[in-house]
Amino acid sequence: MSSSQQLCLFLLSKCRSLKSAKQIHAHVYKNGLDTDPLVAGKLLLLCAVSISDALHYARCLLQQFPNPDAFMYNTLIRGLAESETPSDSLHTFVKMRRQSIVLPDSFSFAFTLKAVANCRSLRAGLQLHGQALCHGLDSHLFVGTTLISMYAECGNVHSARQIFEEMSDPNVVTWNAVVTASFRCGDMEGAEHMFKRMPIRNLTSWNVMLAGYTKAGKLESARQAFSEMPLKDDVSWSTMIVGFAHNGLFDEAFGFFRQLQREGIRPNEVSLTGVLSACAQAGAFEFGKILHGFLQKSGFLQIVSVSNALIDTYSRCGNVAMARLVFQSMLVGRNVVSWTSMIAGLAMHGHGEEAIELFHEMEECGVTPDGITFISLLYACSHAGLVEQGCAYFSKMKIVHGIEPAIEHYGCMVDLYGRAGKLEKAYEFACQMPISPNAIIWRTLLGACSIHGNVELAELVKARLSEMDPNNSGDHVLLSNVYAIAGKWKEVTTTRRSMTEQRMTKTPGWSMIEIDKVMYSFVAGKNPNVVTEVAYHKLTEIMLRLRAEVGYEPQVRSVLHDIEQEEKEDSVSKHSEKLAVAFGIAKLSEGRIIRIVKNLRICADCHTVMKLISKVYQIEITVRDRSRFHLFKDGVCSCRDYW
DNA sequence: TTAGGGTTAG
Repeated sequence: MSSSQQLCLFLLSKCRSLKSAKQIHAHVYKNGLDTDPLVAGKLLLLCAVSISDALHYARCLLQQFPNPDAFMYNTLIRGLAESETPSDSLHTFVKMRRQSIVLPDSFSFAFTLKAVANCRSLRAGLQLHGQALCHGLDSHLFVGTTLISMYAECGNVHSARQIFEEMSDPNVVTWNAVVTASFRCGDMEGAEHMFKRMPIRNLTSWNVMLAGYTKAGKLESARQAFSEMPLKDDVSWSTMIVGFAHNGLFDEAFGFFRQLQREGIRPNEVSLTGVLSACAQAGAFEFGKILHGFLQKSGFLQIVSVSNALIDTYSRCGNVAMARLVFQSMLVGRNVVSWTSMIAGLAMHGHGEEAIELFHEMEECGVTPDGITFISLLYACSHAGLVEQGCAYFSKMKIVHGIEPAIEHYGCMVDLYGRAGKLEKAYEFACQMPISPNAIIWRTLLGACSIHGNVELAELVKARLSEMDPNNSGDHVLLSNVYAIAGKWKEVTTTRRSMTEQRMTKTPGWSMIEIDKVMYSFVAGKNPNVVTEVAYHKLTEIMLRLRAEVGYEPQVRSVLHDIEQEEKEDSVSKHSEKLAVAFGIAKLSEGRIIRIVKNLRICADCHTVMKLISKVYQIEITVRDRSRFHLFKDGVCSCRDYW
C-alpha cells in the first residue's frame, strides 16, 4: 500500500462530517486515488452509513466511479435501506443487476431485503427471494434471517416460519428473528412457544419478549419477564419505559425511569423520549423542564428524536412558547416530525393561522409533508374555523403531494364542517366518502350535533353508531347531551334508562394538576380524602367570591339528568377540573400558571368558571381537554369560546 | 473496508 493511500485511509478513519469528507475527497482526487477501489469504497461507506445527511454525496460518488465493485453497490444499498426513502435502495439493487457485470452477494441480498422490509413491499420481497434462490444464497444464514424479518414486516408470518423450519442450522439471531416475527403478526402464543424452544437465549432474546409484550399491551407479562431476566441493559429499560408510556401508564413510566436512575444506569435517547412522552401525556410540565435541563447539559438535545419529543412535551404541557423555542434552536436536522409536532402544537393552542404559516415555511425549506402533517394542518383549520382553507389543503394533499387521504383525514374534514356548524355538509361528506365511515367519523359528527344542538341529525347519526358500536357509553352520553340542550328531558331519561338497562357506565371525568413535581388527580364525586377536602373547601370559597364579585350563575345545560335545579348546580360544581383548579389556587404560590389536564372535554360551565377565576384572581390557567388547549387569562379564553 | 435479531419523536 502506498503512503498516500495510507494517509487517505487514515484521514477517512478520523472523518466525522460531510465537510471534511469533501476535503478528503479533494485530496484523494489530487493524488489520483479517486479510482482506487479501497479508498473510494471507504469514502463511500463513510458518506452512506457513518455521516448523517451525506447520502446524496454517496450516490454521486457511486455514479462517478467507473466500474463500481459489489462492495460499493452494497454500501449504497445499505445506506439507502435505512434512509427515509428505502425504495431507492431497491432501485440501486436493480441498477446493479442491469448496468454492471458484478454479481450480487449475500451482503447485497441482506441489505436489499432490509430495504424491502422497511418499504413493506411483499411483492418486491418475493421477487428478491426468488433471485436469492437463483444465486443459491437463500439458505445463507444472514440472508435467511433477513428473509424471516422481511416476511414478518410484510405481514406473512407463514413464510417467515417456513423459512425458519427449513434452515439447517439457525443461530440465536435467527431464533430471535422468528420470535419477533410471531409477535409482529399478533401471534403471542407462537412467540412464547418459540421462546421456550430456544436452545440458547441471549440478552436480545429477552428484550424481544419485552418489546413483544409491551407492543401487545401485555404490560404485566412484560414486567414479569423483566424481573426474570438474568441480565438487563439500557435497551431493556428503554423498552419498559417506552412500553408503559405508549400504553398510557405514565406513572409506571416515571417509576421505571426513576428506578433506572437509582440503579446508576445512564438514560439513553430512547428512554428519554419515552419519559418525555409520559410527561406529555400526563401534562407534567415541571418534570419536563427538569428533563430539558438535563438534555441541554448532556448533549441529548442534538438528537432529533429527543428534541422532537421535547417540542411535543412542552406543547402538550401547555407551554407552546417553550415548544417554539426548542424548535427554533434546532439549527440542523429538523425533519418532518419536528415540523409536524410544531404545527400540531400551535394548532392545539388555537394558533391556527400561525400553524398554517409554519406549514408554508416547511414547504419552502424543502421538507416534504406526510399524512400526519396534513392531519395537524386540517386540525388547525378545524379549530380556527377556517373551513375554506381546510378544504383547499385537503385537495392539495392528494393533487400536489400524492398523499391518498386516510380515514383520519376524512375525520378531520367531518370535524371541520361540523365544528363550524355546517352539519348537513358534514353528513353529506361522511356519506360520500370513498372509504366507508367508521364509528369515529360518526362520533365526530355526533359531537358536532351536540355543540350545535341538532336533535334530528343527532338521532340519525346515533342510529348509525348503534349498528357499529352499540355498547359505547360515550355515544349515549352525547345523544343525551343533545336532548338536554334542547330541554327534551323525557328523551334524556329514556337514553339514560337504556344505558342503565344495558349496564353501561359513563367514563368518569378526571383532571390532573402538578404541584411540586407531583401529579394529583381528581375524579368528580369520588370518596373524599385529605387532598379533595382541601380542594372542596377552596372551591366553595371561590364560588362564593365569583357569585359576589361578578354575579356568576351556574350553567347547567351540560348536566344530563332530569334533576332539580339545585341538584344540577351541585353536580356541575363538583366537576373534576374545578376541584383541580381550586387545589392549584390553594397550593401554588402567587403568579404561577395553573395547568390542568383533563380526560374529557371541558363543559360550558367549567369553561365560564375558568374565565371568571382568571379575571377575579388575576391568574393564568391552562386546561388541556380531550380536544385542545384552553388558556384562560383576564377573563378570556384562547379558544375564543370555539371548542 | 460491508452483514442478520431487540428500544426512539409528530
